[in-house]
Parts: sequence; structure tokens; C-alpha cells
Amino acid sequence: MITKTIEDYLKVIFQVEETQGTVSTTDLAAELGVAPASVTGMLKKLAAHDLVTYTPYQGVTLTAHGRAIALRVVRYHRLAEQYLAEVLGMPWDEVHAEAEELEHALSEQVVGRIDAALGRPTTDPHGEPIPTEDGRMPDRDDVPLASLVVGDCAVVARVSSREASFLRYLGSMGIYPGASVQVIAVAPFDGPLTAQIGGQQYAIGRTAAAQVFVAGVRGRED
Amino acid sequence: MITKTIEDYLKVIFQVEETQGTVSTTDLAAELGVAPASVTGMLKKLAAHDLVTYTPYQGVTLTAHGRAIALRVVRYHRLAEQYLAEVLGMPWDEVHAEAEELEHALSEQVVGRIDAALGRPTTDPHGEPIPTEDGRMPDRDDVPLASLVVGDCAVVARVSSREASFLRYLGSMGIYPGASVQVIAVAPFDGPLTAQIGGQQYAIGRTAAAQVFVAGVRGRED
DNA sequence: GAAATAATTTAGGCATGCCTAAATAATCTT
DNA sequence: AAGATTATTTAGGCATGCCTAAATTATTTC
Repeated sequence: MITKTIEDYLKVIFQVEETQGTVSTTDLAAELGVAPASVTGMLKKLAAHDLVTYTPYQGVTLTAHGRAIALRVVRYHRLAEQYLAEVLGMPWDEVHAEAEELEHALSEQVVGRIDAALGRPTTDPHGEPIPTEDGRMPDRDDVPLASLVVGDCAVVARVSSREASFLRYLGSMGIYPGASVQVIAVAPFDGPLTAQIGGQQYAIGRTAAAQVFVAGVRGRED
Repeated sequence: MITKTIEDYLKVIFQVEETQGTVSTTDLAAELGVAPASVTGMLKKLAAHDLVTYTPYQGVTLTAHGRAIALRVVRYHRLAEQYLAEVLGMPWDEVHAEAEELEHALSEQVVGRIDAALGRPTTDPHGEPIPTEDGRMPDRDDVPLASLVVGDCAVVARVSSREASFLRYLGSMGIYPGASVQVIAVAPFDGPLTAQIGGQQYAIGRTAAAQVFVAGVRGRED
């Protein structure tokens, strides 16, 4: 039986695989808030169920079956987030926590209706792509705001953090998917970046700017 | 910690208490699909948490605290059902099963938004009253369709079964909360009752008619 | 390449919530 | 009121998923 816990492990393995390529026991333990020893035990179980390929001391990879489940969980999570924000008007800093529960509780039928009600959206409120019903993950085409140079204009595409207070901070500056930004200044020695958003200028630290991704970058001379 | 299982036990205890007054271990076991011995163990735990008053061999009663949790679970369940039917257009025979999961996954915030989006409804798709936010259960005022006599007119108020095939059967006759019915004939010896609904006549067995509740009964001579 | 450090696994335990089989208590029969 | 029946509890187990402490393997560092 695919338990909630198994779904969570597969989802996290998928996401670590996507961002880091390789997935270690320690990474998973940190990500799941669990002791490394607990992860080892669970990985053995997942391997026994043919959901991952597990080589002791070498990490794991999802099997096709495991990947399909992971994509389904991510799809349910992001559709839930989008529905909560779009239809029920919930602020974007709260939807992630809610969706963590809902992703395990929603049925295929309900998700299908939610998807239709939203007009088959392709991204969630944070700009993350929503896996399709047939298990494909749309690919992203964005770069960190921190990588832009003075004069560049772009549109916010995605925010990689889910931390509520950080999302509220971004929101207070008008930074969310779809917003236009222009880089006014970039301080040296890893200093802050000054950006213009909706007529206002804001100084943003590099760490923050590395979590905001933009698309459609145009240099000043365009 | 209030687990999903505890919520289910409290909900069922509440519902058995409502319909039968007294709640035995065996009733709960049957209702929960679990062995009586398992119920005994859980009742001890619930009593230790001060959620029920438990007297061995004598049954259980909810404490104020236990009752509050039970009412909250029932509220979440019924609001979820109403939302699925009303907003997402899900057929009434499917909503109960979905809500069994959702009642444990929805947060107070989301339920608040759902409640507001529905305009603070007082009943679910089966006509059952929805407990209020402050923990009061609106009382019902209905009688079984099976208790009417020839010539009586009434409006369907509630259906007590949650069985999908039975609900579809009722739906195929146009029987659902709000529908008008008139009793045309009542066969003797516990025989079927013939009712007129939306211009059509249907013969309905006594067992079925006992699960349909009506309100606003008017005799033929009114 | 041997010692130190870091990562991972093994071993033994704990809580939850279920089970069956056996014992006990309550209730019904006659 | 004794015996039979039914309801309930006790006792002992199992699976899941977590933990800590100790052992092992891999990786650095000198």
C-alpha cells in the first residue's frame, strides 16, 4: 500500500533528484526532518516495492513507477495550491502548507474537477510548473534574478522558497510571478541588487535574489 | 495528539449517540469495521485523554471536549460534501467517500473560506444539518417518508443512507432534498408505497422509504 | 597510505493501531 | 437459579515508521 509517508519520500526524492542530480541519505533526512537511519530503513522498503533503485552508500534513483507516483503527488500539490490561491483567495504564503496535506487526501476525480475549474493551469502560485495528467513535467526556462546585470528588464517567473515570511516579504515589494522588474544597480562584493518594481525601488540581498527566477530578460539597449 | 483515527472514533461515537442514545463497544466495532477488542483498547485511550467517559461493559459517552471535536469533524465533512457538490459539480453519491478523507485534511482557514464561498449553508447534499462554527448542531424536523399516508404531500428534507448505489436509485426517481412528493398509494402488509415525483409515479419499498425523510407534510384535505 | 572525519548502516527500542484467541462478565432461558 | 448465550475485555502479536547508539564504510588530510 502506498502510504502518505511513501508519497512524501518519493516526492522529496524526485525534487532532490531534479535540483541536485544525485540523492543521498543525508539529503533526504534533512529534507524530511528525520534521522538518517530512518531514511535508510525506508529506502530499503521503497526498493523492495520497486519504487527506487537503491545502492547502499551510493544513494537512490527513482524507478519509472516511483517517478510516476512522485509526479502525481507534485501535480496534486500544485493544483491544490493554485486552486486555494485562485479560487478561494488564500494568500500565496499559506497555500504550500495546506497543500502538503491535501496532496494526500484528494482523489483523481476531485483533482480532475479542480484542474478543469482552473482551465488546466500550467503553473502554481509560486510559478512552479504543474506536471500533466499523463506524467510529463513542463520544463522551466528561467534564470535567477541575482544573475541579471544593471539595466536588464525581466518578468518574475518563479520563486523557489516556500517560507511564508519570505514570501510575504517578496509580496510586499510586488515580487510574484508575472511582475515586471528592472535592475537599477548591483552592489559589488556580493552586495545587494537594486530593482525597480511597479514604480518603486528596492534593495534586495543576494540570497533573496537567488531565490527569485525571471524570464524574458532584455538588456537596456534592446 | 489528535490522530485521524481518534477523529473517526469520536465522530462515530457522536453519531451513534445521536441515533441510539447509548453507545456499545460492538456498535462501534461494526460501524468502524474493526474488531471489538480493538475498540476496547481505543476507548481506554480516549478516556485517558478525557475525550470520553468510559465504563467497562457499560459503553461510552462523549465529554464536552470530545463532543466539540466530533462536531468539528462532522462540520468539516459536511461542508466538504456541500462544496464538492455545489461548486465542483460532483454527483451526490460520490461526495461522502471524498469527504471521509477531506474532513481530516482541511484546515480551519480553508474550511472558513469554503463556508463563506457557499454562503454559510445549513445542510449538506443529503440534507443533513451542518454544525455551526461555534459547535451547535441545528436540529432537524423531518419524518420518514414511510410514515406518510395516502394523499399526503411533502418535501424531501434528508436521506440517511450514504450508499452510492442507493443514492443513484433515489436520484433516478428525482428524490433528493427539495423535491416534492405526494403519496398515491400504500400497499398493506409492509408493501411498497407509490409516490408521485415530478409528474411520474414510482413504487418504493418500505426499507427505502424509511431512509428518506420529509418535512412540511400536508394531508390531501389541506 | 595511515589516521581522522564524515556518511551511512545495523541493532535494538518505542508508540500507534490493528489482529486473533482465550478469559471473563452480563444477560437471557427455562 | 443454573446453564447457555452474547458481549466485552485481557493477553500476546504484527506492521508501520520513527528514534538513539554503536558499528561500519567512504572520503579527506597530512
